[in-house]
Formats: sequence, structure tokens, C-alpha cells
Amino acid sequence: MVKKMINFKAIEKKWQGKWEKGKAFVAKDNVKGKKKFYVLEQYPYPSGSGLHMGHAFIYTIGDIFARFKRMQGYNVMHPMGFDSFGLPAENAAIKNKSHPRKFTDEAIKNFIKQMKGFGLSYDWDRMLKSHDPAYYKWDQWIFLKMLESGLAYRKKAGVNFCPKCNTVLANEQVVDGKCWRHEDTNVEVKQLEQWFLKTTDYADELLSGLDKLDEWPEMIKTLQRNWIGKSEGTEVDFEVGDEKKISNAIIIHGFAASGREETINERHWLTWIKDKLERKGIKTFVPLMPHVSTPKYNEWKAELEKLNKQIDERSILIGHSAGGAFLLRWLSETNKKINKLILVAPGGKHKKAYKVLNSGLYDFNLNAKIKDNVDEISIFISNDEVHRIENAEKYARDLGAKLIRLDERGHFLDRQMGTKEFPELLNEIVSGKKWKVFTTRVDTLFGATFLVVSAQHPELMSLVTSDRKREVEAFLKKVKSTKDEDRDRMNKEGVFTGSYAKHPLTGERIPIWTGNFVVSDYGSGIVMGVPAHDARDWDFAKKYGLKIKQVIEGDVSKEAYVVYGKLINSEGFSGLSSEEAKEHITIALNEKGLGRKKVAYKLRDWLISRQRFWGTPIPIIYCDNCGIQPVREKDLPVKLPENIKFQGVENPLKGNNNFVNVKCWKCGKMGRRETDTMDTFVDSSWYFLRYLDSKNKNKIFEKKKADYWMPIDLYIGGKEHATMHDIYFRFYTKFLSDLGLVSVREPAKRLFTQGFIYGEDGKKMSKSLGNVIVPEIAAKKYGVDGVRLFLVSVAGPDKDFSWSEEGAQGSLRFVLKVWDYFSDLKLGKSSKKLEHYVNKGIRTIGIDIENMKYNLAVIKLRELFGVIEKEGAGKKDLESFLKMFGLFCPHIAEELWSKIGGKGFVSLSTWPEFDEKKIDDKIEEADKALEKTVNDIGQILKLVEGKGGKAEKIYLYVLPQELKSYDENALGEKMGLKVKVYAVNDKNKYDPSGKSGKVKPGRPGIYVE
RNA sequence: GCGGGGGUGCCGGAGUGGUCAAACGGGCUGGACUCAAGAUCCAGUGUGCUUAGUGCCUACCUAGGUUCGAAUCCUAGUCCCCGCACCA
Repeated sequence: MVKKMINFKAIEKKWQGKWEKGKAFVAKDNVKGKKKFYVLEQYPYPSGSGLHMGHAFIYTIGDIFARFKRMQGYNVMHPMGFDSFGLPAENAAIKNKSHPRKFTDEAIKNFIKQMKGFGLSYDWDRMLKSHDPAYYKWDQWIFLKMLESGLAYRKKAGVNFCPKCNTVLANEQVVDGKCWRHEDTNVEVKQLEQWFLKTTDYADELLSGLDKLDEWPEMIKTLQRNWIGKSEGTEVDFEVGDEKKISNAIIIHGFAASGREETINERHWLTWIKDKLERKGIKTFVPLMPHVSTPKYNEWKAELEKLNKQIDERSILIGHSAGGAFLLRWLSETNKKINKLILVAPGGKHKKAYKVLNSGLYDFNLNAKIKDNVDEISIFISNDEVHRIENAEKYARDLGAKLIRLDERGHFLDRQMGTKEFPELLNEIVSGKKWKVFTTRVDTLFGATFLVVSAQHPELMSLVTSDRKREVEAFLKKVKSTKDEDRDRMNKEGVFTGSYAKHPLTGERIPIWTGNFVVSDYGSGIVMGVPAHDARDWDFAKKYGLKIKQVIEGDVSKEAYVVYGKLINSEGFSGLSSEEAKEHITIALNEKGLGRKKVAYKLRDWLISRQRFWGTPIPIIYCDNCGIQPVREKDLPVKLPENIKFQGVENPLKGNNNFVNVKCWKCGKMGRRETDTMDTFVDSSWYFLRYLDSKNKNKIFEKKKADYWMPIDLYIGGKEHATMHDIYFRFYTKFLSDLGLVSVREPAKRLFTQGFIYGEDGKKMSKSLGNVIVPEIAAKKYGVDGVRLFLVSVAGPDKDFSWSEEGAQGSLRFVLKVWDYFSDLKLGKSSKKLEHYVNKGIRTIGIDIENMKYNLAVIKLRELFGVIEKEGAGKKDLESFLKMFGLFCPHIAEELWSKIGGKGFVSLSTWPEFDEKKIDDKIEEADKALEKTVNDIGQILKLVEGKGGKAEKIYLYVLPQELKSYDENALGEKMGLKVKVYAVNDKNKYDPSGKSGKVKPGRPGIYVE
């Protein structure tokens, strides 16, 4: 009987202190003669509210395993740290006009205290914090390496923007399409330059690698496969544009400082292109502008307008450098409409253009008039003319122009190009644009009767003819204003762009539409519509009266559309099966240079820019001279400033001159720092490697150490990370492996996803519902050990479950029972029977732990304890029991261990071995039989007593070989009556009603008197 | 729509071909202890029949099937949960 509660607190403190002092759980590198084992739980965000039950749960799961492996003789790595960058600390700082670091440091302190109080066997010496400059320095270092490898790049992207906050929001701050601070304000999608990591470069390996991860949950792998979404298909080129529309071309040269005005038009590609165009019947003018070295806008204007008669809606205007700027100004003022404008390395208001700045050529606004006057605008820029890129991007953005980036053309002068030829320009002028369309159903290519371009496609406007402009723009406006939550239910809608594409095989003209249902960043953002064989295309065609052409056998009238079958109406390909046709048509396209095999992924590159303060600064300097410059390695880390002022929710780095203003290391002039910080998922993408050498100041980590410990043998975390962290950390591992920093290509051998804990009411724990159970408080009631035990008793740790006070009581009862038994200990001898149960227990419990079926292990432990209580046990048996018990209840186990004179820590003792020979299932069978017999007797007694009779003595008749299983005294004691046992073949037995005739194996005959 | 997981007793949850009327915990009922409550301990806890107990019947979402034998395997249906979602 339990007499009193245990003083849990005192025992917990005592042993936690001893473990720490004894450095019980400190991991040593490269221990000889021991196999390593790396157990890791995902490190937490240190929130101000401290450890919650979910934390307690996941850490208990990992702790049990770490303890198990340690006892099994492994060299165990079990570290812990903090994912300490993030929004909550920043918000707290905004609210309190303080620094996020303050909150974070306090929260971490509290976390460590609580974690230590929970008896978790971490190696605290390796602790790391992502907000520590010594840590995030390496975030930045990896970023620079990615930049070098072309894996980090900058691109325009849609981000969530709240017009009331006047800032970009993180995804987490968008709730149902609204701002988290302004429930009535729809978040807008804004196009901004952002940094990306090219996860797509590893898409294939991220996918194929899953097959080898046989110790990962199928569900997680499936989610990742889905997310990566590989599909193999064909990319088909559809030519768009109409040569006949162009009657002439006018090329305006640029500024030439050296003078030599009379020869400027002889230079570089101007004459070459004129020649080519005229051969194609396009009249080409290359006027010589006055005063090439000291240009004046009005003079140039007058010169151009000499050609006024020639300039009309079928003209193409081409401007090189300052000539491009000139054309922009002219087009922003004139009423002339032209077909197309092509700018080659256009000038901008740039310091290098010092002389031209006063020319008036640059005095223009990128106004709506330009867009109205010109059907299509293209801009050529060379990637090595860095200082011009930003400007070109701005033009392209503001004008809705197509930006064509080429390599190594400098300023497009012949001496930089090494030739006077410029075929890309020619192509841009004469042939229509080729629009790449991705399809997995190229077999239905002959049934393509329209194309649909995504409404968000950056080059959409170049397709829209002037007569369709108004309608398209209205449509785009409507698409843009549709709220996120309505988008699901939004019908497939679209409008005609006015353009036609040439079918690559039939040459047919097929209309190009734009539609709200085409995703801009998958494939090429354009789909071919095959209404006869695709449900969505069918609906679209029906709605807008588009042509439907059947190319696969089957009854379209019945099924609306047919999906697979034999081809018809497909020229030479008719008769082929869909599968064959895919192959053959791709080959045919390939021969014409109009198509190729292509793999498309749903996986997108990882946008890591966050317009937030509390994160790792992106180590980039923007220099007007040198363009985008990475911070030099030796200048790392780029530290977050201590002295900051929050103004609203605006990132305080922006207005922080000390931070922003920085000398460009290349040219020495003042540049400005990138003020965006990295997504915090970056920090957690490689922390598991830093633990292995967490104090290294010179290197990210020592390869030898990393190779010793990696991979993580058991990684424990939440299912919710399936398509985020669980992909990112694999991506980072592959990249770091490619850098030669670590050998493994997969970070975690085994992944375990823990379940979710709900409140007693089965609902999510939340303050507002009042159903939150805080581990620290629960531990006061049930002891840390009681809480730990309960957490893994209810169900398998991968399952969701609800907290239950009654259940926790049950666990506490068991702990108390064990405690009592040891308090009042009489050492016995281990009987054969006990040995059987102990050895079997060791065997099965070990298997259950290994399989992470802790709940089953606990059940077996309880059963074993039941036997020990009944049968009594020797010291060795009790030791074995405590060793196993200690995984779940380490404090109590240590206390009891020392009580029975165990040496050292039970936590560091060796896992008990079982002796197969001592496991004898017959003992168990006999036990069960005996139990059943007792039960039977009980029932008979009840009946006898119910009839008013009174039993005095019980006679049992058993098979001779079972005789020793039935102990008269023990049975008698149990029943409270005298019991006599006879073997059935006993001649002298007393058996008045012939009950011995009923005897079966394991079933004795019973007679009650 | 696509993909994944799952429906077991009053509840949570074991169990993936026989040893299953179904582990273990909780609840509930009865008993012991107690002045009493709590705690603790013991017993019971599908139905109907049968027997002084050992026997049968009905039961693991529903309906079929495979098998000597199914909660467990197969087929169809149904309901629930989760993930991705107009992915060409």
C-alpha cells in the first residue's frame, strides 16, 4: 500500500545535479571501440512562454532512445540548441520598444532551466543558438558559397504586402488572405526583387534519394514526392508573331565620345543588320544623328522625324545605348504608334553617362504613353555589363517589356562581341517569338486548338494586340483583385490576347488566350489547350466557343472528352497509341528544333528574403559602380546592430545608416547593404552539423568530426515539416557534401515524426480554451518521471493523443508502486518462473524500444513488475528492471539504483542481456492455466453459495504431468479454503461425483464440497 | 480532383492468418479497508443459451470472397482524418 507521496522535486534535483557534475551525457568524438549513435530532436524556437507539453513529449521520445543506445554501449551524440531567430521575439521587441535579443536570451535561459529540470540527457557543451553571430556567420558563409555556385540568385517575385502596414509580410503573417494586424485588409501580391536558393537544382536527387530512406515514414516520403512533383513531358515551341506586319525598321545608334561621327553607322552590327533585313524585304533606316559626341534631344528628334512618313504601326524602332533612351523620350511624347521597340543595352540616368546626361535624351518618364504607342518592347542586356542590369530590369518592369539577357556582349560593341554579327537581334526582329509550352500529353498536339498564357506571365503584355488591350487589362485587374480564398472556387476564365501562334507541325494559326487558371511559375506558364482530351480545356473551349478537334479514338459525345487511346487526325502519327505517339512526336519536333524532352517539377526555388530584422542578414552589398557585390568572407559575420529603433513594423535595418552604409570593398565607394534577412529555415538547415564541432571558430565544422557522427541515426520532429525543413535540410546536406565538407548525401538515416498532444477535451491546447497543461506544473503533481511515463504510455509516440489527468494518475500509481516496493525491499531468490519473465521482458522490451513502440514497452514493464511483486526477485533481476525502468523514469530509477547498491549511474550502466535458455513459455502457459482454474473455482463457489450451500474443501484432479503446476497451499491461500490436488491416475483420490473424468490438458476437474 | 492514412469493446489504444471475447491503461459496477471521504487493494465489465467451471452463439465499419481457419489477406462500398491543390 502506498503510504506517502515521493518528494519528486528533491530526487530530481539531486540526480540532475549529479549527472551534470559527472558529465554523464557529454559526447566524445571518435571514441575507439564504440559505435557512434546520433539522436537528434528538432531544436525549438525559444518562445517566451517556455516549454510546452509538445516539447516535453518530443524530447522525452528522443531522450528514451538516447539513454537506450547509451546503455547498449554506443557512443551517443544527443545535443540541443535553439532556433532563436524569428518573429515572436521581434514582435515583442516592437511592442516593448526593446531589442529582440533581450527577449530571446531570456527565453533561452528559461528553456534551458526547464529542459534540465526534465531530466533530458543532453550534451549541453555543444549547445548552439542561431541568433549567435558565431553561428549565423556560417549561414552567411554558406550563402556566399551558394552564390559562387550559382545556387543563390536574385529574382523578382510576388510577395505578400499589407497596404496598411506599408510593408511586406511573412507568409505566417497572412491569415486567410488578410493581414494579421488588419483583419479587414486584404494582403496584396507585390512584385519585388528577392533572393532565392535554387533547390530545383537538386530536385532530382531530392526525389530519387527518398527511395533509399527506408527508415523514413512512408507518409513523409509521399508528401515530399508530391511536393517535388516530377513530371516528364515535352517542351514545344510555338512561334508567335507575324512578319507581314512589319514594313520597316529604324535603328538609332548611341553616343560616341570620340566623335568620328561620319563613320558611326559603319560600326558594329548596324550595317550587318541592315543588310540582313533588307534582304528580307524590310526597309531599314540607319539615320546618322547629329553631333554624336555632344547630342541634343531636339536635334535628334528633328533628324528622326524626317522619317515621319515611314513610321507607322508596322515599324520597328531599335535603339542602341543612348539611342534607346532617345527613343524612349520620343515615344513618351509623340502620338505615333509603332509595332515594336527594341532597346539594346539602353542607357539610364547613370553616372557613367555623364556627358549625355545634359543632352535631354534622358529626360523622360516611363509613362503610359510609351506602352500605348508600342505593341511590344524587348530589351537586350549583357550579363557582364553589370552596372546596366538594374536599370534594364527597371525598364522591363515598368514597361512590361521582355528582357533578353545574353552573356559576354559587354555594351554590344563589336570589339566586345568579337563580331559584327548579332543574330539574336535579327531573330527578335524578323521571326515571331517562340513561346515554350510544356506538356505531358504531346500525343495530343494535333488537337491543340488554342494556347493559354498565365495571367501572371511577365511577358503576357507583349502578346496583347492594341485592340485587345483594354479587355485584357480589365481581366487582369479582376484576377488580381480576387481574394485568395475565392480563388479555389473561381471559374476558369480568360480573354483573347489578339495574337496567334503557329502550330509547330501543322502550321495552323491558333489563338492565344490568357487565363486565370494557368500557373505562371510551373512549366513555362503557358499551356496548350486540347479540349477534346482534357476536362479543363473542354470546359474552357465550351465556354468561349473555341474549336474542339478530336485526335484520339473514342466517343467524345459520350464522355465529353477521351483521355487515352489510338491517335486519329494526326497526320503521319495517326494509328499510334498515346504512348507511342508521345515518343514519335517528340522526335519529330526535335528534328525541326521545335521541341524537346523536358522534365518539369512542382518544386519551386526557395525564397529566403524576409523583410524582417530578427534573422540572419543576407551578406550582400549594392554598389552603384560594381553592382551586386557579395561581402568578403573575411568580413563575415555581417552582424545585426544592437542600436536599433523600431518604427511600426518596418524593418529597422532599413533606416539604420550605420548598418546600411558600407564601403564597397571593390571600388571603395559607398554602397548599401542588403537589409533583408534570411528565412529562419535557413538556420535550421544545417545546425545538426554545427553541433558536431560547435565551437570551431575557423571553420564551419571539421570534416573528420562530421564524417564520424553523420548521418543522424535517429531524427525526431513534427510531421508539419514534411515539405519544408525536411526538404531544406536534405538540400543543404547535398550542397555541403558537394562542397566536400561532409561525405553523406542524406542527413538523417531514420526519421520519426511524433504525434500531436491535445488537451483533455480533445481540442488543441490553447490559453483561450483553458485546456493547456504545462509540463512544469504537471511535474509537480506527477513528478517528471510520472509525466514522462504517461507521455509514452497512452499510444505509440507517432500517434496523436489527448492529455488525461486520469491517465497521468495511472502512470503515477505505477511509479509509486515501484517506489514502495523498493522502499520496503526484501531481496528474494529469483525463481525459474521469475527468470523466465525477466528474460522475456528484456528481450521484448528491447525490441519495442528499438521500434519506438514505447507504449508496448511500458505495458511489458508493468507486467514484469507485477510478477516481481508477486514472486519476489533477486538483486540482479531488480537491477535489470531498474535499468529498463530508468529509460522512462530516470530520476526514480537512479534513486532506487543507489538504494540497492548499484554502482555508478543506472543511466550509464549496460543494458541487461537476456538468456534465451531461461525463457520457457511453458511456465507462462502453466500460469495461465492456473489462473483459469482459480477463476473456474471462483465461479463454482459463487454458484454454490448462490444456492445457499457452503463450500469447505476443494478437490482438484489434474493430469500427472501438470501436478507440480498446482500448489495446494498457494491455491488454498488464494481461495481461502482448503485445497487438495490429485493426479487423475491416483488410485486413492477422493472423487465422489467423477469430476476427474472431465480433465483436459490445462483444465483440471474440480469438485467442491 | 490527386495522393496518403484510418474505422477494434463505455473511452484511449494493442493486435496484421490460428494460441482472440481481444493486451495494457482509464472509466464504470461490486467488495475489502475506513466513523466517513480520498487513496489503496480485490473481483467483475459483449449477448443469449448451457454447465456447479471447462461448451455453444454473436461480435473488430458494411457486403461479398480466399482459406481447414480472418479483426488480420482480396474485392466492392461507406464514413472519417491529413497533405497538395486549376501543375498542363
